[in-house]
Amino acid sequence: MRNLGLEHANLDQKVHQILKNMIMDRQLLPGEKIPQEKIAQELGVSRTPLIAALKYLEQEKLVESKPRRGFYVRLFTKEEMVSIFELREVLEGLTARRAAQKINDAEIDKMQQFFTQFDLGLDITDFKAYSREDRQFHTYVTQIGAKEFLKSILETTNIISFSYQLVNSEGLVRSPNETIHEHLAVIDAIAQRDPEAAETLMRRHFKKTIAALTRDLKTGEAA
Amino acid sequence: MRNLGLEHANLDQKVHQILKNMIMDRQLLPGEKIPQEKIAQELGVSRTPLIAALKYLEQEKLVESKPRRGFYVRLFTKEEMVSIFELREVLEGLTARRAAQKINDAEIDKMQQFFTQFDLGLDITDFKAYSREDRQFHTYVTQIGAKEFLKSILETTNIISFSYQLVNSEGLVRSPNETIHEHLAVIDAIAQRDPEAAETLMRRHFKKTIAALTRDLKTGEAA
DNA sequence: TTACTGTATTTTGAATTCAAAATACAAAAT
DNA sequence: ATTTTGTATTTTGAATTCAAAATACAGTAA
Repeated sequence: MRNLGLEHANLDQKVHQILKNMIMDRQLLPGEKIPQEKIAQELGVSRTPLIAALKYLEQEKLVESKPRRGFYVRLFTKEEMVSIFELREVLEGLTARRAAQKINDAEIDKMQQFFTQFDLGLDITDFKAYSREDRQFHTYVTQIGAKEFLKSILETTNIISFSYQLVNSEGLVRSPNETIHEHLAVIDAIAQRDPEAAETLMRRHFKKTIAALTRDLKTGEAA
Repeated sequence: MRNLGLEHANLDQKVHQILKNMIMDRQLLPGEKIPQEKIAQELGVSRTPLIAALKYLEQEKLVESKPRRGFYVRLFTKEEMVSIFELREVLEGLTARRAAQKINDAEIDKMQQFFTQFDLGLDITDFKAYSREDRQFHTYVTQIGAKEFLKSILETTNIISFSYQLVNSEGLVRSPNETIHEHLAVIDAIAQRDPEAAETLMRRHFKKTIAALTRDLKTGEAA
């Protein structure tokens, strides 16, 4: 019983963020029903802001409502995962292009620090560290390149987050030894301020991942 | 006073659809405040489903909420319009590619009917008819090519609708005489089931529109 | 006049309430 | 033992209520 009600003004958003974390942390499992009264009491709020948060999550596709039944944590199919990556391909292709157009020198410096902790000569075995770096890199490019609608689409659809949650080995579809070169190539193109190359390379990076994912699906291997 | 409350089960969505239409029809103008009590009474519902609908529209970016102030119809800047078209470029590029992969013969027939009412030899002067055809064509390709996330993004962001609402001459950025050839080329590529060509041509179509729009913006001409 | 202060009214954000629907469960019938 | 029926409990969708915040407005002072 944290009792948010007393502390904050904008309850919807607080409750939304907490629920989102609970889903991401697997405290609420896909397919599970969300007990409204129970959670409302745990958070010390009424059902009103809780329902508002659930409806927000429904639009984000993290939750689904069955009329007169309640809300359930959403379950993704393998096909949906592929379609999530297809979207990332075109959307992050666009962010890469835009990033190459507007990045400044300081941002280039920061961007070029990504992946430097990994030695190209050696086999990369720390999947967890690589996965984190991977995700942070994509998020960073998004921060620089996306604005207005694109940013809000990337945020509210959670497609970057989903990608890492729903496949094996720390969310990595392919081996770091393979993808690191693609990442470095994208960094290079953006640093060179070459929008076309940045977009092409980013999309190629995703195309390969989609191909690998599709292969896995056919052999029935994925999460 | 239509009193929806008595007739329907799922009030949120009914109210949402009505509000959306009111905004699209310019019954509620951009920048205007939305009077909750008044509209709730007009529709014969309480503020509860109305607020749910407003929050849904907020996520769709059709409305914005100022805390403790209320909800206002959202106003788009010219830059946002460009960024909407940039999104259409990559998203509809993807739908065109997917459409070329999965379209069936009956759908090809139907698709090839688009724009046949216009004579290529003559100057196209009926902007209204062309604009409607344009919009229906893009929506049709979306229906065929988009699924799951992509479809829901296209729907909930309303980016297709926005495009036609916010610029001059029936929402057409360029002359029909110019764009009709591009439309026919896209139709051809999809009918040939050539995904790469379909995507490339669709994107080229949008790139040209974006260029025209950017030119207009610089000379301060657009809506 | 114009700017400021204090009070009345309206509107908001959120809790509470309530009827209708769904679910759980027990008793009866096959 | 399994299915069916009927009743009690829970949960939902939506209206109502209520305190706090914002706005409108009137009276006063510069």
